[in-house]
Amino acid sequence: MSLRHAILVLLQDEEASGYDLAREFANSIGLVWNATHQQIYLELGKLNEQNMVHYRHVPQDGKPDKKLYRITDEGRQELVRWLRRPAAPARVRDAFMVKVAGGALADPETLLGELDQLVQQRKERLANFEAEARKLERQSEGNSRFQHLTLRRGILDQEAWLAWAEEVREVLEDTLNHQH
Amino acid sequence: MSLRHAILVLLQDEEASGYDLAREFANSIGLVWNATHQQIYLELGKLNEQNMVHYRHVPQDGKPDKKLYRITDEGRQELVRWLRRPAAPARVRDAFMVKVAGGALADPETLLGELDQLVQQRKERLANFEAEARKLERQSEGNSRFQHLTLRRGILDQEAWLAWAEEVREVLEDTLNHQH
DNA sequence: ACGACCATGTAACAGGTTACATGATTCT
DNA sequence: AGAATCATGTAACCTGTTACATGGTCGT
Repeated sequence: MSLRHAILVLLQDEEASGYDLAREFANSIGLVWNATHQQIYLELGKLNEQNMVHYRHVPQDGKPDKKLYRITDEGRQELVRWLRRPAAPARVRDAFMVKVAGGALADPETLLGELDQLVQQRKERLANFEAEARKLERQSEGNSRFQHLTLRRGILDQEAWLAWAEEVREVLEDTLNHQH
Repeated sequence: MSLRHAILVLLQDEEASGYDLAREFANSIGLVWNATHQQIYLELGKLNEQNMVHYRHVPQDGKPDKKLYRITDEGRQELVRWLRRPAAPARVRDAFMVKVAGGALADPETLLGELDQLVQQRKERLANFEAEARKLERQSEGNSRFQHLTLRRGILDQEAWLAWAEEVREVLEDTLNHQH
């Protein structure tokens, strides 16, 4: 149960709304920990009850009002306690990989099509991460080195995936040629 | 809901018990899709009810009896249907990465210790994958090229992680030196 | 003696997903 | 006219985890 800790880590640097957090989970941190807005609103509610975060209500015009959350001392203490405990082992759930493993049954054209789409997505993500990393490299305050590491992880991960995708493409194209 | 499909993919090549599958999920496929024995036994039960797998009861001496499952035609059809549908986006849950992102609050010694342990684990996994890959390269039948791709993914993933870990180590050691 | 391996399962609970609900503004 | 963005939430449902339960063999 450490969605709460991921949220606390994000709130360490900035005041944010549930919506803001959902965006971050969809982008940068999403590679490492993902969550939908429903989960996030729920967890923010609990964290607030337990005094680990506080919020202020911000009315806006043209847009719906929002709640800006920030971490409390209690929240920071909880984070520190969690950081000391050994991390739960990493888990992955990658359906496309399962497909490749079962590739003999699939038809190669469809898989190639899907591969192309995923390559496209990963390349975009890679470009985003690289742009963000360059931004961070220019300004170096407190936590930025650690944020930079998160981005580096994202970059290395995309690169590894793309290299692998090329190997997959070769095998699929080969399978295709031998069918004719 | 595609634990069922991961199981069907594994059963494509071989007859296996729930226990066998659990071992595979813990090792090779685990990097890509993880599941505990409880989940697996439950899912095998459902798959059996729906005639997607069948099993034969195998008495053993010295060891408990086991059920060896194999995929049925219906199961294979279901797999093919699933392979045609676009895969659900990959999800990750890596608590250690979240820790690194919140690194400013953590004490570097503890994180370095944990990093060392994880590096150790990943190196072992890498060695395993490489050994398995070499085995597969010698024998090349039907599905082995796709199994090989799965292993390649594992290998590239470990390598990328280890490269990243070195960057993390540098930052942590640096933080440590500046504290004194 | 003690732990690891083989082998299967049930039950309670926590976590996560999908569907539903609302509504103004801005871009295409 | 339609889709996307901002912004919050509830409820039903499905999935996944943790705890419990059993018991023989083999290696150290």
